[in-house]
Amino acid sequence: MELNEALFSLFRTVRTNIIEGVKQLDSDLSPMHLKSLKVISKIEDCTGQKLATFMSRDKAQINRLIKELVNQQLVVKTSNKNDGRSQILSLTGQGKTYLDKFNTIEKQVFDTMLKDIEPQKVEFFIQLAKEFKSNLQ
Amino acid sequence: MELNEALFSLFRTVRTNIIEGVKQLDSDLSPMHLKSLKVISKIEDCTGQKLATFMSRDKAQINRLIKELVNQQLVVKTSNKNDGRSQILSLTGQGKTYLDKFNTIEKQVFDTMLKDIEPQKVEFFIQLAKEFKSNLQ
DNA sequence: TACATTTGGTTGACATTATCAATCAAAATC
DNA sequence: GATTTTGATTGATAATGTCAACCAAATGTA
Repeated sequence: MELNEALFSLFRTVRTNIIEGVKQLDSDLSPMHLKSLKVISKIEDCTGQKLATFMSRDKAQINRLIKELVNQQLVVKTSNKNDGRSQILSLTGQGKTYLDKFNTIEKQVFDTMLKDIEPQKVEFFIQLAKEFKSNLQ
Repeated sequence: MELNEALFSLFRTVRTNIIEGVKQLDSDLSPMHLKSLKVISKIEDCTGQKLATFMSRDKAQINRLIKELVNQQLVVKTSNKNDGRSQILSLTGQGKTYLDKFNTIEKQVFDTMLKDIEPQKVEFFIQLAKEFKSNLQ
């Protein structure tokens, strides 16, 4: 098997497994919505722009995701002291609840994936993936 | 960095690079169309069903891709002696031309990615990716 | 300070990718 | 021969991604 095939099919399998888990949540949230919750929680003083940059997505798309999350009261916007154009995004209690559920799902998938595989191999894989990536950009 | 991050961001980078290359083709074909050409050329006596299974995609989606490829005269259908319901897909000369271009693009991306990385490391990566995958399904 | 440029956000329009359900005919099973 | 399964097709719709235009705030510069 070649590298491209191996990479594509692994990614697809992981993705399918996560989507499968997300469906069980029964939450009206798409994978991208959940992913956004995750990134918002991770980034210090997250704004729409930061979110778009971090996720390497178009700001229009991100904007609509945020709008929906705010609609569902999973995220709130608060004014940004440092910049009058943007607003700080943060999770509500309910948002955190969903994020926890999502993290659990993701963790389960990766735990399953790493079953009986030595940690140093995983570490090696991560390092190599980083090298690959840095060669590309 | 965690495995999930490493994997997701590597995949995204690879994908973006390939899409970037595909744009240069200026071909009216989406990445999925080109990917389909590739799989059709690889699979012995490829049918719509085989294509859908191999690519792990919904048959409706695949059907529409095929229709478009046939429209653009990159793929032809010939009747299947072994099964009157389905038809064998194969590339036309023009289809092969596009496939060659696509393969070149994909190869360039992976060559760039593997620059200065020892082959046995790559082999290890592939093996590990396979192990990961087989743990999941 | 005044003006031009850049940046962050918002919206419209649209393309691409993905999913589900229904239908039909041929094949396979019983 | 009747029933079930399989392969293809279509309609409808959701999810994801892209591009261009626009506005207002911020920034850079004359």
